[in-house]
Amino acid sequence: MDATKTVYVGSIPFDQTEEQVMEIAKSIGPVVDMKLLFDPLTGKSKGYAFVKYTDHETAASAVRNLNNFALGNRMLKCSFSSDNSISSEFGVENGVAGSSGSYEASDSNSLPALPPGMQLFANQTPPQAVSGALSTLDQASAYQLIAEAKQMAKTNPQLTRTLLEQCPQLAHALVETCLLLNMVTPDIIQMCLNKKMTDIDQLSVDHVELLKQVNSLTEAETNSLPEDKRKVVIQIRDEIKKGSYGTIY
DNA sequence: GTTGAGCGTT
Repeated sequence: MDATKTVYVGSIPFDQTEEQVMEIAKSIGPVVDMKLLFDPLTGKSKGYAFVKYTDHETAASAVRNLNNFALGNRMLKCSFSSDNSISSEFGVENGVAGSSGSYEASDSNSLPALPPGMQLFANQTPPQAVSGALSTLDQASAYQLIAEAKQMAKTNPQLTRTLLEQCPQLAHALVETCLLLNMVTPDIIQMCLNKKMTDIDQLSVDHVELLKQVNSLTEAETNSLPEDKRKVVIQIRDEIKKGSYGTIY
């Protein structure tokens, strides 16, 4: 057992099965090992479990998110497992995001260690925390953030995908930053999420007009555009052809 | 109702 990756979960209602506890544990991240303890004589749950995660940061996330989690008529208790057999080299982490360590990737095809998560305030939702963090960002930094994200997406789309999958709050932050900078509008975001729009009414009149204009550009007009803009026009036309925007005419 | 088995003894 590894005390840096393993959490103690206590105050589990006695009627919870191992499967049910596993589901809750997995809501935090991949689980390597889980043991709900039972009294060998009575067969009843002892109301506590040990959950081993793949890494320390996921375990830390469990401590933050599972402690005081309401389950049945009880509040779960979650902390790093105390392990008397191994002297703990890590103090218990009370922690807010990381100051220590470098996050440089060893090579361009693997992600560096990502910074740890942060403690949410009471009643604060993750999106609120992201918005709060972004509110401290000045406009120039915001533009730089988007530019760097775009650069990364172009030079290494696979790694970018991995990063955003592992760190959905970053994806959220990037989208929100684009909105703050007026690079996109909410209905465009909506469209990307839906991929297919069956209801054209959800597009603003301006957008419909714009799509019509793009779609009706002549070959000569299209060819006179700079390379990058021409690509976008062609892409939009393809989308219209595929019906991604519904029927605009 | 709050930190991991059991055997069997360094």
